[in-house]
Amino acid sequence: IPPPNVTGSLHMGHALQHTLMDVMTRHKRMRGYRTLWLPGMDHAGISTQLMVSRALKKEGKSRHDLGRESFVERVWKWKRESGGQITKQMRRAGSSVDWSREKFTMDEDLSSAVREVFVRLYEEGMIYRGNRIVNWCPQDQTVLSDLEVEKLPQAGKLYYLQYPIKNSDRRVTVATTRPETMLGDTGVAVNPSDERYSELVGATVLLPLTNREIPIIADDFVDPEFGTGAVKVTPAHDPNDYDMGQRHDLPQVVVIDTFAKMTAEAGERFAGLDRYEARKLVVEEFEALGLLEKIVDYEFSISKCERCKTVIEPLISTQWFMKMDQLRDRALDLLAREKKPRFVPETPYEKVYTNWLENLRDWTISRQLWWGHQIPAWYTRTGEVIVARSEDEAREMAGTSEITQDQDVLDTWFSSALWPFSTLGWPNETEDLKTFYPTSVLVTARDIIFLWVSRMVMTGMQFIGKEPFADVFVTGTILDAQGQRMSKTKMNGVDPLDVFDKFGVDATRLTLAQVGTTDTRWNEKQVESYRNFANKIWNAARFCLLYSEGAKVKPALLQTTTANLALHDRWIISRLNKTARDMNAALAAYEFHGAVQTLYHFFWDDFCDWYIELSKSDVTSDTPSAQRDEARSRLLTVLEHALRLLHPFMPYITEELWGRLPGEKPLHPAYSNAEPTVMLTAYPQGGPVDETAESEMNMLITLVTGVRNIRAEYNLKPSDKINVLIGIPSPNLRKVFEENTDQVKRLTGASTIDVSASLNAPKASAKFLLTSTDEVAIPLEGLVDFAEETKRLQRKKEKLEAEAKKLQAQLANPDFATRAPAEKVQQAQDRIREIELHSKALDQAIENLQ
RNA sequence: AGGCACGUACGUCAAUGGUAGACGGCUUCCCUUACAAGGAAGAGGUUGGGGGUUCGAAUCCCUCCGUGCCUACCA
Repeated sequence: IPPPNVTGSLHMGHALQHTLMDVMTRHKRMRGYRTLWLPGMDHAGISTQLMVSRALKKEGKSRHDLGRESFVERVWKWKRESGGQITKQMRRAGSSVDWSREKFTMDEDLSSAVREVFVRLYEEGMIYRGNRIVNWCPQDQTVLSDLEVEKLPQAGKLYYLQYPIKNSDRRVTVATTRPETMLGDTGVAVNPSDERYSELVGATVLLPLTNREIPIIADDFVDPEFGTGAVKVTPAHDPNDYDMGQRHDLPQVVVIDTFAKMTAEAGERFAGLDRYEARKLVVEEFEALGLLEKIVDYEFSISKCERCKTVIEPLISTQWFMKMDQLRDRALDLLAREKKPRFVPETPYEKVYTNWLENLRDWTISRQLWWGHQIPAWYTRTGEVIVARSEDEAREMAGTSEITQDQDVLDTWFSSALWPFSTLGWPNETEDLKTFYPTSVLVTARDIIFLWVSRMVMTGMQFIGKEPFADVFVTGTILDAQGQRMSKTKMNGVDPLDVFDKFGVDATRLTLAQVGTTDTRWNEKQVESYRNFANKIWNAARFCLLYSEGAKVKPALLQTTTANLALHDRWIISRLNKTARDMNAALAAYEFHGAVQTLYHFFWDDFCDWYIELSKSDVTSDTPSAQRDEARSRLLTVLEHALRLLHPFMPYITEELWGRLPGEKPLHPAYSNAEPTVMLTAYPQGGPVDETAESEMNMLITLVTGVRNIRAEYNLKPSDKINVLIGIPSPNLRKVFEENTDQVKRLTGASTIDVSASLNAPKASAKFLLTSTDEVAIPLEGLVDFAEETKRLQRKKEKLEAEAKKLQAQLANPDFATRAPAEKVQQAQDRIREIELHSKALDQAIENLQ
């Protein structure tokens, strides 16, 4: 499971992911696989620290009043008392995780895995401490990784500032969005090929408002097309300028501090000012000096803290970093050679993942927080750095006990990156690790492919030498009814718990399962229809149980080889087999939408609308008999199989109903000693499809539907008596209808059914065709308007002819015959012949009316 | 700024290059002995526009329009 934040509560995204994971787990479990779905939570560094800090603030205290140790203790207390709401909600959602193995990223075993990884990477030179420019959040007072920063478009200004040149009356104009940083400028850069400035390269600029003299340098980074083609360089406060400064050995003048206030270095007049106040003042000063050329409106993107939305201040700071090249290369190699992980859907995620990896930069892993894994590095009084698995080990290595631990903690994602193996006991060679690693599949939302998925792959390859999972299933996003992303700030989120309350967990799960990988607008109507489906299941089961006296579930009754079964029995067994096969195929291919549709139609259409209706004559009989018991038992048995097929999607209703069914309900052999539960029965695998039964039943359905259609078109009341005449040349087929006349009578409300080799119906009849040779007529003395009936038959004929015309055009094309597969050509020809016969029969019927 | 998706019935979504489907909604009829949260029968589409490839295109290619997402160091 992607471990949710300890501070979080269940939202639609979780509900979706958890439903899919649960369906997969329950399905595999029912097939006898040893499944592990391991739950847990993430300590969520910043967000948890903020939450507890906020609570402290209400008491008028800050974390500094408590001190580190008591603050961390306070967070643990919060975690014990009110953290992990989501685990309760997951129980409600029916998530069949193994709670006995629940993990928390700050647990001692996971923490020791974190230290182990840190030490090993440090020893290999892949983790280092360095002084570099980083993303700093002045509000949260911590460094952030590139992924924790969001770029937002911003309407701003572009300021054109003029800098005088020493020993010249020329000025050079630079464009900037942040005038206040000019106080930290240590150079002006132009493109080496820019002829406008070629003479000025090497000249000295007299930086206004300061006493500094700074050089004009040439660097390829500068785009001559943008602004004036000359750029002010502030190595201490801009990532690009930092790089340029490195290349040209420019000094770094720090003019903004960690609270985004101007430093003493900025000069007396500016020191202590907020960055925006300083900006205003700098612009005023330039204007007063006549050095402000112009200000233009300019839209650019600004970096904000993903969490608190404060504008990021790039600062030079000493932090811990992880080198990514080697890790990245192994991940790319894994994908190239073994196609792991396999993304579902492959497009676009495989490419997105690859592109991101290819452009990966070093990862800033330290955070200036108290809540998290404290960095296992210690410093001696002489400044020596010691990285060790424990303080004792560090003392020993240092040869002194006078050491202090690094105050920073690790990025939350550092421990999450180890989740697939740290939760299984690594670095110990545990049985669990051997059994369950590599895992089969990860289900996740696309926004953490970089933050989490890629990092798990990299650490997995580095420390286990094997991929953490074979497949990655990336879910779609549930949007609101307007197509907007659901978010806390927009207040447009739909709470899954409310949906559970309103429509039930099972209905919600079906709705979510069919979302699969597509982005979908939330539509409550959909849930409502699945609630109705659940109701339908309940009522169908009620019917089966109402007539269950003398009956019980008996799997042998679904064997078609031995018994001489009625058509509808052979048919439902065939449908059941087909459905089971389709379900297993759909689930193996992660086709959840198809799986849900398959279940819905099997249960509602096949089982309820036809099978139950056709069973009624036997099942509801008042007189006990072996035949009645068998019919009842077979009905119960089909229901029992259907419940098993439904179970991974609808655990609650299936468990409840399954428990009520009497009879032989064996568990899967893998769980033979367990307490009875539908969870541990065998998922039906499906058997042979009976094509004869399917096609005969289809004819019966066509007959019933056709008669009902005529009833509707002639506005016949249910109480109106009708006689149905059927003309069927084939003796075999005639037998099928003869055997089912009582059924057809019940389903159509007909008084008599007369099956014969050829139709002999009065002129005043409504007619339709079962096939081109098989006809049905309903005499309607006094009710048939001959002109109307003619039109009705004409309309049917027109429909057929339109289709035939299309096919004929296709066949008329000589290329079709030569190039299309023979099978397709044959199909088209067959269909045309069928339509011709059908059409002729209709002509005959029309003629009879005249 | 680049990159990537998406656009199918009134709505939400399906459809290995082979006659475009489902559910909801809508229309008509029915409280038929499991279920009115139900039953029966229907209507509804030139698959965003245009062009191309192909025997054949919702599907592959190009282009335009519209929508969304991701990445990025343009001061």
